[in-house]
Amino acid sequence: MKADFSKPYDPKAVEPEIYKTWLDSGYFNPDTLPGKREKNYIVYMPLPNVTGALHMGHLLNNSLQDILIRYHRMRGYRTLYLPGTDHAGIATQYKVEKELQKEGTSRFKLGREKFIERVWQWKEKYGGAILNQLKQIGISADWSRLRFTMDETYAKDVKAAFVHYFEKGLIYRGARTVNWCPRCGTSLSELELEHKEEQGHLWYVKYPIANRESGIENREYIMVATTRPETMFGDTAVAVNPQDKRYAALVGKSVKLPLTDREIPIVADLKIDPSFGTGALKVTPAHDILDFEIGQRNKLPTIQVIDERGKMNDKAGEYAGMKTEEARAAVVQKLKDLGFLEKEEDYVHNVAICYRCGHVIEPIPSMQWFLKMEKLAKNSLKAVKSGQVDIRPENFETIYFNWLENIRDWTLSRQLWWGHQLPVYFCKEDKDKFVVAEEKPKACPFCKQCGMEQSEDVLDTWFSSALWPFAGLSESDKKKYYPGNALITARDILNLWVARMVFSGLEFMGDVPFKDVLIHGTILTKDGKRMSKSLGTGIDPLKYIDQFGADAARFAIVWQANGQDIRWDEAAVAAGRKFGNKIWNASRFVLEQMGDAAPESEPEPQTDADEEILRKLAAAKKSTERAIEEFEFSKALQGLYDFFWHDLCDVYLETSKKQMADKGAATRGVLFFVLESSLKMLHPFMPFITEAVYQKFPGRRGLLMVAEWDR
RNA sequence: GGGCGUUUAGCUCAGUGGUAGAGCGUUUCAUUGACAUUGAAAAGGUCAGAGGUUCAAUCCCUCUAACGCCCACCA
Repeated sequence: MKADFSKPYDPKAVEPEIYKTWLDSGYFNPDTLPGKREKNYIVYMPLPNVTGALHMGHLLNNSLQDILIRYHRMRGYRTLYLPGTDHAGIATQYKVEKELQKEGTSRFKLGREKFIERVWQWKEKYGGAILNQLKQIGISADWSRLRFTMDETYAKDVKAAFVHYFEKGLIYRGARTVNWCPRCGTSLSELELEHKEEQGHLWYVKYPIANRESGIENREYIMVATTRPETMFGDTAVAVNPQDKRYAALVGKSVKLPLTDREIPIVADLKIDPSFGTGALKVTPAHDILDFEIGQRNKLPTIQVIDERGKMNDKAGEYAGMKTEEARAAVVQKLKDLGFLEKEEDYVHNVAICYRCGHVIEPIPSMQWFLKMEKLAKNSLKAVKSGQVDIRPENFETIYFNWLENIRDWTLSRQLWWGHQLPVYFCKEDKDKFVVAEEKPKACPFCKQCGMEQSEDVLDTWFSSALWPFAGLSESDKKKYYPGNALITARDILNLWVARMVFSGLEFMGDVPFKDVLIHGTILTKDGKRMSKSLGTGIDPLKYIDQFGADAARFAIVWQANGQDIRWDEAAVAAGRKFGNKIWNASRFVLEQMGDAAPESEPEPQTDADEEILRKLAAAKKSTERAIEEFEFSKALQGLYDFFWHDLCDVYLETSKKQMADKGAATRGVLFFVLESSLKMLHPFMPFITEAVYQKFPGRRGLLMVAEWDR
């Protein structure tokens, strides 16, 4: 490392070399750290998706984690910062599909095997790029332990987890109405939907009361309002709010479904809004998510009338084979002709569309795999309520509790190609028969002759990420490096990810995966808009690293990260660079006073100025320690900035020039001590420049990254 | 619709029951030996609005307004 003191600090020239020195030292690896270290300090990196490049959120997240790791490493802990990347199921598949689209082909033309090859190529390319970017930020993760969520060993743990849950009776298979994209041929999670306003109609349709006894309100029909009359062939009830007096007498009665011979019941359900439409809802469990839930609660049958391609099936009688839009028009006409249609209103409503292709979503029933959440959710709840896991800021606990207290069973299966295929093997002769096992059975236990066929479904990405704190570790590491200490993440995945890691850890390792969960802010643009690539508001942090250096970028993001959302202010990066320059020059001044040998003894203050700077140093150290341990990183950095720039440079350095003549030795002793201590404290925040300066200290010494915090 | 959060100097944000703070920006002055990516100093705020509690409120309570986020989404 030959940073040249005669020139201004040049991060571009110095950073790669320093990073290499760190890597070569082996100190990122907890097993090869110097000294006797008894206590662990472990951070499991939130897995970046291999979908593309890093964003400002990664810079923030990893800077904070690296501060914790570097701080604890210097304090004598056996530190592990475990890095990894996530295959990110649908997100990555979508990216690759986009790429194929540009090439004029598609995954269907390629076939599953070829397509997955393509995704692996993508993963190599972008996953690799992400890792390089993380290195440029300067994070001290143990790259020898790098994992990808589809690595073989990881996959083994994923399969084992699935089998474990199944054998425990927590996984079941069942039909459920899911959001289905007829064009993509897959179900979509709620996160994968977008909503679009559409000009539609609201039709008021009369459903005649069956077996009408005289006296019941003297009503001949109950009127429902619907935007989708074509689904009426799948109606299995009419639902009203139990508190709705208009219909109280009708609950329990039946209606005769128009255009069919079927009779369906009138049921009561709290989810019905009495003020909307007529206050009566036709319930079509097969083709509406809310209706499906009403159906579950009221034990209604499910009748599917629309198929996977978005066409009416034979349950729709004369409309079979029509597209839903055609059938809708035809059904309306028929209802009108037969006098069932009361009126038609124009109506603007939101329809769900596929976030990938924009096609309108068609809810249809499909066979999915579920994980029973009741017990597992309770474990995650208890872990936080009992204080085994601390979430901060504290108000995020409410979000966590609300989600877990209202949990539904987790739909584990996805109809995607990129991901962990379910360890479920079907009999080719009887497709209802299956085996759940980590390995494919040699022979089919049912028909005794077929070779069995693995389920084509893959697992929800979060199923594998939920196992990260231990599936990311080798068998021997599982004993050594679990559980972790702090988990730092953004609030949007508190439930999707954190809550699931907590119960997974308890389930498979018998302990929570970490003690503290720190939720940091989201990075917004200066106008308060969310930073996002798709909105074109995202900024690549490498822009700043290239221009001002990693330390300046880290400084800027940490400076602004005080807990709430951050309206990103570029000016802070320039401030970071200026501070780096200040450190550089102050260090040069101090070291120029030293000559070839550094003072070895404790500083011996002789003047008021000496006393004062040592007192302020001690105070700064104390408050830095407290702030880091309380996860108040911004406060810690600002305190150090203030101390270094003003107390040390503006005041003491100037004073030292005056007292150098007659109290040279003592002054040098104080200067050196204060500088060395300051560099240590600044190192977790601005690792490169502090290390670069430290390497210029006279005499042989090791790396600042493993220097003892207290000396 | 439900929940949460924010509103303090031109900008981005800290902060405290008792004369308001930082960074950046602005103005003035200084300057050849650590640093002009500098130093010294200054200007700039009825701490969103209204009401309440209190000897005292930017800080506690209520309401209002604007903005942001999350969840549920309306047949």
